[in-house]
Amino acid sequence: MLKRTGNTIVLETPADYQFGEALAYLNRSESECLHQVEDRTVYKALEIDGVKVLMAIGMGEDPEDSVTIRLLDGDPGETVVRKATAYVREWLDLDTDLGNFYAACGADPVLGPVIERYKGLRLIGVPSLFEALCWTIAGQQINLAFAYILKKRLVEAYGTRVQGAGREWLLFPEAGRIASLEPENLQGLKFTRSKSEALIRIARLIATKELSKEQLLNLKDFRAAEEALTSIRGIGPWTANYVMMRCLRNPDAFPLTDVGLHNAIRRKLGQTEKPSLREVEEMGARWAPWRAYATFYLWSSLTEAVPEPGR
DNA sequence: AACCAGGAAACCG
DNA sequence: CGGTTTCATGGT
Repeated sequence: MLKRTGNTIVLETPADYQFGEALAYLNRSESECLHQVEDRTVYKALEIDGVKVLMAIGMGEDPEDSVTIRLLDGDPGETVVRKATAYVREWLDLDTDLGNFYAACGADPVLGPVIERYKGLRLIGVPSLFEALCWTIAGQQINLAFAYILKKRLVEAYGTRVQGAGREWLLFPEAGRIASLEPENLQGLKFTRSKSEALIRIARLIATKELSKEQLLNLKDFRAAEEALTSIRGIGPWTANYVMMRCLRNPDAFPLTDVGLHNAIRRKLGQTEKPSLREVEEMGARWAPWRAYATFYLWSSLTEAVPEPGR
């Protein structure tokens, strides 16, 4: 059932949903090139079945707690609209009820205050497997600011520019485009050699359909998906769990060694030292089977000002 | 100007 | 196996 009036589609949202928290997450980097946030609206372009879809995603008026998609460039046809709507629902995580997460973790000494602050936030995803893998590999072992710059260089060099509705939009490169490159091409963008080789290797696997999101989701469980991912050279446990969080949508995926996670925990505990892996594992056990949401909420808390040490 | 950043592979005992 | 080193570049 698509609730559509003219060029506007109304998306129903789960209980406790806060679009503002999604906006804050989506707007955290100036270097983000695959969407823009302006005036509490997200601008995003997709290409679906060869048709460009230009969208302005904002808060609804009827009902007020809904999310709306405005199609900015004519009518792309019903099938495409349906797929675009499904993409946005998945991207913004509009079909997840977090009641059990809040009930199970709301009193947790580390996570409780974070849930209190960010209640209504959903896990912003990366629906495309290729894009998710590229973003995650790009971000291995470097700060987020540089990761965004690498992504932007990749998109500007090999993605697609779209003009429409008075602005320029960028589409993430097709796997087939990256599959035809040599590592030197990506090293020129300042990807390391191993990252460059991994991206091209993965692009080729995806272009030949030896690797797909559907295939990973059809495995017997997420453990099998993790093994399938880590069997690819260049993908370790951190990358596999990150992709399971943000693309395969395993609510319990857990990037145990993630530095951002460790820093968020350290800050919430008011400590100067990061927690040991054992401590992180023990906390994770308390958050299961919601460790992906726990991680995402803790990441969000990293944008808060750091309290002054001492005093 | 060290030290670190939302790691992975190779290496080594 | 489990710990250690290497890779590689930019931010703070």
